[in-house]
Amino acid sequence: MASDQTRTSILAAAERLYADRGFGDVTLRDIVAEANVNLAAVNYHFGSKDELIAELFVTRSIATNRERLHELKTAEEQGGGRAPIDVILRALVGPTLRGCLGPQNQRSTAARFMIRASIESVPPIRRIKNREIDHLRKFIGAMRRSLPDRSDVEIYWGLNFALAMAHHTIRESERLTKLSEGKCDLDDVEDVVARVVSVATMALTAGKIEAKTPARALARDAR
Amino acid sequence: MASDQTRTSILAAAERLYADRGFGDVTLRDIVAEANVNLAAVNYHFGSKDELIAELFVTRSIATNRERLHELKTAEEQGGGRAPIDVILRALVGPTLRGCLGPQNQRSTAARFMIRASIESVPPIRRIKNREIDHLRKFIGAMRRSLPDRSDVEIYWGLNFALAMAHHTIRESERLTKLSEGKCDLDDVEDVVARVVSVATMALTAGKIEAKTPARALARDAR
DNA sequence: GTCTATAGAATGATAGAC
DNA sequence: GTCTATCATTCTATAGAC
Repeated sequence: MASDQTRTSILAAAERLYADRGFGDVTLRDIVAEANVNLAAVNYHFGSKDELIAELFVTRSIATNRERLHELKTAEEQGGGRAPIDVILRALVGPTLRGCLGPQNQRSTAARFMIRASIESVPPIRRIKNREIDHLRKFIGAMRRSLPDRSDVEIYWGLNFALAMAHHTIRESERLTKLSEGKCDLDDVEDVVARVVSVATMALTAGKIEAKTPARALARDAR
Repeated sequence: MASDQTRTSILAAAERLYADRGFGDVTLRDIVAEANVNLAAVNYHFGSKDELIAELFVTRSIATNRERLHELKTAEEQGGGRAPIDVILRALVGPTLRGCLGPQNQRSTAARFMIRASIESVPPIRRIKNREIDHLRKFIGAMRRSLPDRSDVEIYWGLNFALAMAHHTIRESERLTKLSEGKCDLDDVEDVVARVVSVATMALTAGKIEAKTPARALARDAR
């Protein structure tokens, strides 16, 4: 179909332009010029500029969320319905980090688009992210099963901090590279994943360990 | 001067409208209507819409950064040039969190504007944030003095994660409240500060303790 | 059903009178 | 320093060709 061709051209051109220049700088006219289609085609196929952006973002989000849930499910099955907390956290932040970081020149258009989306956060994208809560609840459930002694509040804060570290590192990767004069290697994705998972795991378990071994913990803290 | 009156009215009206409705939804015409001034006055006093936003953001940023540095300086003076790491981290994230969180109905226009700025991150604001590196280097210096045994890489990652947790919690405070069904109390600002500082401190010191007491750490990890 | 051409409404910016 | 009038650009919507 010619329809599908036009639609696909628009999506590809839009993703490329948004990835390179950001949402604020790219007009519909830029997109249709790049895609060699008519201006009205965008409205015909997507309804509006915002819905075009939403479609791009939803497509990529679904892929990432599917990966996350697959990793989570696999881990829980292997553990008989209960996965280690660090494996759960890895399933939560790994796909996103792997999708967005890595050597600059190897980054796909999709990856650069998702980085842009996490930096600029325009209204249509914010609306979609707000519907992500049900997805996160699945991780909350797994974390509860993994750490039955932890209170819900601690679980929620742990998840919040894990996502915080992952997303902020993506958002501010350029600034961290500049600040550290390249000493923080953001191309080494697995190292970044390990750091985020390690800190989030500590946040979720540290108090518990100390509570279980108060004397040793006190002794350790004293020196 | 009538000039100053007009200028001030525009700033106040713009901050209020942006805080309430976001950068994308507020036009210059909305602002001049709210401020009871002429449309051309914005351009005359600020040059462009972006420069108006920049002026608003810079004013608030400078105030926060001043607070941060004051807390940092005080802490280092009290410690004879070397402050405890948790006090340094508190100086880093405390002012921002205190400025943006707290009971919704008590939040000042300035606070709501800064939350909006951290959520939407429009181009003029991003440009200003990119110049914040020198400010952060002062904290890097203090952290190095506080933890002379830690490598630079660890220090940079620790600062990155501390900022990540603070900013993400502000950005996504609504989502965290909804996800946790109110169990995470974001109105209790000092509790939030304590949580962020605690996790960041662990991230910066945990490995060190284990390295110093490998046998005990291994034993603890095994059970 | 698919696409083009074109009109309409809204916005940021500016020139020039006062 | 202030204001009116106006411009260029943008997104959106629709009438009608294929």
